[in-house]
Amino acid sequence: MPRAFSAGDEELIEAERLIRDRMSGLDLDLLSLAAVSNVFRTATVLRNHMERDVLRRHELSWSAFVVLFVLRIWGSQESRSLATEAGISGGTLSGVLDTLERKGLAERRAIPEDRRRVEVILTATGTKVVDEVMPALNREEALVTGGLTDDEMASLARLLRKVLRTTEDLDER
Amino acid sequence: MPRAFSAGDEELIEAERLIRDRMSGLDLDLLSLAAVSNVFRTATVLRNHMERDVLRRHELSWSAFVVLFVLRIWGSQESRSLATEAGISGGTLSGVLDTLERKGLAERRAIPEDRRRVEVILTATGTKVVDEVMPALNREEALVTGGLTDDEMASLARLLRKVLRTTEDLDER
DNA sequence: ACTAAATCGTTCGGTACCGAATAGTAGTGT
DNA sequence: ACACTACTATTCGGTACCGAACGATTTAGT
Repeated sequence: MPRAFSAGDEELIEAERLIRDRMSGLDLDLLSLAAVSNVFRTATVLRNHMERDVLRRHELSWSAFVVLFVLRIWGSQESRSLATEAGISGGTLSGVLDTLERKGLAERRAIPEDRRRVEVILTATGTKVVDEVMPALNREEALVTGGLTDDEMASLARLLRKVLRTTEDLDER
Repeated sequence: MPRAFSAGDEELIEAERLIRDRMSGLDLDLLSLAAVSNVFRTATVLRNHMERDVLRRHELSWSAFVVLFVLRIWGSQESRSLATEAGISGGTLSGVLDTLERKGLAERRAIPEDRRRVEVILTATGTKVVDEVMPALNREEALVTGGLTDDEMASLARLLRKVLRTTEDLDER
């Protein structure tokens, strides 16, 4: 177990020590606990940071941006796959799409062959917004990962992908 | 840059390649982009998984559990620090506390010396619930990190703590 | 051909979430 | 004593979020 903790980590480590002491009777796996709970903590702080410092200027919520981003990268697609790709439920997507349509960033298109389904497309304005926000967001991403070497960033992404895949496999049943 | 990607990662890697191609004109830092976006993706999938498979049985939302957990580990405390510790805003905490009080898991206590402030305490029932949920949650945490060695789990936690600290430092201004 | 099952997107009820505005309380300076 | 400032938790408006229930449509089975 690596012990090359940076100086400022004491406080966070302390939290994990507290857990061990308070919950000693429960026989917890502290390694996986630390890994998973740090994913949550980091994601929350990151999300708030990005919404405040980047998305707010463009009056976009995180989810709204993710949906636009998915459309920009993978292209127009139907609601169902869009929801999956954006990591939100179909019900939530309906609301987000209402918002995006109202702002003129995305549009619903009827599919003639199957009238149940709906295709979602990015408008020209929507495309412009993504291309404007992306670099700003990326600059912030570079800032928050500033304490990591390139190897560490790649390693972080790799480890997260592993957890991600394992969880998705568990969910498929 | 490590290239020891597991077989199942192709799909996720493919996504990052697509981004590079579609956004080549924007000159993005793809390493930090991959690291940060995988934090978000993983957190979302993990949270949904935990809420469905563990917390749902106890009729608890993720935030409600986090608040209970903080109280269990750090003990009774005032609203302000509780909100910070749980990673939510004061406004949100008010609502969560209403829910927890209604369920008899936590209580508000007036502080006589300063009538602005409120102390939040865990009830006996609340304590029991946390001690019941924690092991179940931890079992699931062990499952989702099953693909990682002990070293990798520690490394993941360490890298996330670094990002977390950097972001928090950025926020303090 | 016609019922039954499966598959869409949307709606709904309940909760969470933020930031801003608010009301109430304590401390400070004069 | 009094205004002024600082700080607390709460309320409010708007959005997001899930899962379940729903209505509309297509497909499968007989």
